[in-house]
Amino acid sequence: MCGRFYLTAPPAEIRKQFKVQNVPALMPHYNIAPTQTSPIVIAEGKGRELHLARWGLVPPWSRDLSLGARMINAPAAALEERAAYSAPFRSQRCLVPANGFFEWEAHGSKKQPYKIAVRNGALIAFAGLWEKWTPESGDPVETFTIITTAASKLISEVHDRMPVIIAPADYQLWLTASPATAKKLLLPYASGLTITPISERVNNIQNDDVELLLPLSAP
DNA sequence: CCAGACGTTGTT
DNA sequence: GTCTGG
DNA sequence: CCAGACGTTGTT
DNA sequence: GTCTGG
Repeated sequence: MCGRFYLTAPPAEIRKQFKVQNVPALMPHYNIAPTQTSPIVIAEGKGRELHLARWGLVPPWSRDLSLGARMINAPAAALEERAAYSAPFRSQRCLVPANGFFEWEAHGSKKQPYKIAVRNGALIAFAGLWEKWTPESGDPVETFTIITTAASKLISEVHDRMPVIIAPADYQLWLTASPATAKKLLLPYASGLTITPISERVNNIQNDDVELLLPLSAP
């Protein structure tokens, strides 16, 4: 699955990679957890916009935000079957910028965390869905979920699910094509990913520093 | 038709 | 809003 | 995903 | 053990 990721690229790089005009101030985040805020790229007219959104999809009919904590991932195969996902899959797809994500490998009762990224550490984009939720009083909140699929061969060495990664050439298709076309992009991404064991410090979401990404030193 | 729910993952 | 269950 | 909490009632 | 919060 994908229950934790990181985004460290500076705003200028995000603007260039995703061809968005407006980029809000962004700090690097090395340990993004569900319910936290991170930028998403959505289609707006003929262009794209970067919005800050809360991780965990909260549909507009939801009574409160709490549902979001259980809607952090949407399995690709269920997008058209689940009531909560079918509407946003048709009209509110998004890209979730990231420099990588984390998975935990179960080793008996112990769990070893790994970071997964492309070989050169470049920006990637997860396939996502977004919604706007409006409280009875107060400002609307935009929320998102990350679509998951079966792990690629490499990733399956540590975990059996992974987020869907969209290649830059397919950004526009994912954002604006028909659902039938968009569905074809929901494949395990396999080119150039690396898996690196890292410290268990990543377990605690209060740790958010560059050292989380260091390879675990050999014992 | 209306009422009621609306979610994923891993683990043993 | 939209799907499932009765 | 992991960490951390895990409870009710009445009152201001 | 299971749920909530981040």
